[in-house]
Amino acid sequence: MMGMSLRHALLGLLADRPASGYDLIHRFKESLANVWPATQSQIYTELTKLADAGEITVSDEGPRGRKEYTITPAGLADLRHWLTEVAPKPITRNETLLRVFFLDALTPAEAITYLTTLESRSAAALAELLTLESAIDWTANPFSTNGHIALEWGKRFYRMNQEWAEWAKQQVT
Amino acid sequence: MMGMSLRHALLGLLADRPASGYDLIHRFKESLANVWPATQSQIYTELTKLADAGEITVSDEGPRGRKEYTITPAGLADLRHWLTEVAPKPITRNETLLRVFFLDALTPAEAITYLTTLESRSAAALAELLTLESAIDWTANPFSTNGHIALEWGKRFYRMNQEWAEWAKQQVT
DNA sequence: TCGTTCATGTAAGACGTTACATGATTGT
DNA sequence: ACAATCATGTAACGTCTTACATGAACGA
Repeated sequence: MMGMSLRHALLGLLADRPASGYDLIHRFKESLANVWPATQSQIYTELTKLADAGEITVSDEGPRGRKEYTITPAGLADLRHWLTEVAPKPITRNETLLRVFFLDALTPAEAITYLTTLESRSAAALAELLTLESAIDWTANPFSTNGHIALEWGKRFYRMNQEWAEWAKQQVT
Repeated sequence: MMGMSLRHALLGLLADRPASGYDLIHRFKESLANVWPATQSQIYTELTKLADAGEITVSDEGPRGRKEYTITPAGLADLRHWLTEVAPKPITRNETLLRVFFLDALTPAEAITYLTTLESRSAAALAELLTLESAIDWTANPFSTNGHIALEWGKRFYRMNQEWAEWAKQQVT
């Protein structure tokens, strides 16, 4: 009972509208994949737990055993509590940066290669987000404003990374 | 056998110089805490595994059961392989950003409060890094160049976050 | 002598990943 | 008929956190 972010991610999606586990898997892929990836296995398991805890209920059953879940008042209260009262854990683990500490174990040329790779990967990731941004109709649904704010973070993040990697190369030289 | 970053973090520190588990716990706190936190429990467990795998050896034993570990050629080869051949996993899970997707479940005023809190927390974190930066003698040890490059990343990261949060508030309004 | 620091280890439980397993329904 | 998609679930394994447990050595 420490992390529980997946729990609240599911509540957040169900607060928008009811959905089945199968629906939620796809909604994760579409919108949350970049900030909180989750597997099929994890989602089904967590939905069962949430139903047991009374935060969601099976509101409808369809063909092929489909179960549609709806958020309960208790679930909504939990979501709102998490959003307003619980401080988000700052990001810590960063594999990319961890390696930077050990660049001494490489030759200067190898270190430069590492940083150059980071630079171009950031550039590629940024380009991908820009493509995504222009492909989406940002006026369509209520999620879109928030989704756009999150995407803007990504753009700034990759731009920052790219510039930093370029700067870092000069430090190593 | 998927993550293994702790394994390589330990190898990286031991590549600099031999150390005991106890030493490594403190070195983690000093230098790696912000990029790859590890607990006492985890470190001792992993050192035993690394010794069993032949990547490190007990090179000395001291009072109070102290065991000093030294990296082996096999361990160094593994470290270098990890640094040059294994692509670092990009950061994904971001609790702060996850919440942004669900800001609709709050009132506009509450959403603004959330973003304002992010902004001031980023500002505080940046100030802390700037203090740290001026307190350290960056010419002292070989780790310092790399440590400084990592710290610069942190500065840019928090600055970016702060500016983004400010921008995001205007979007919500 | 007595508190602090040094020093190592184990156990329980949450969370995450990968793989396995099954089957109904729909469209061609 | 057959393939693709819809749809849900379990098992094994690895990592991470928290807590428990123990004791030697040092300094005042």
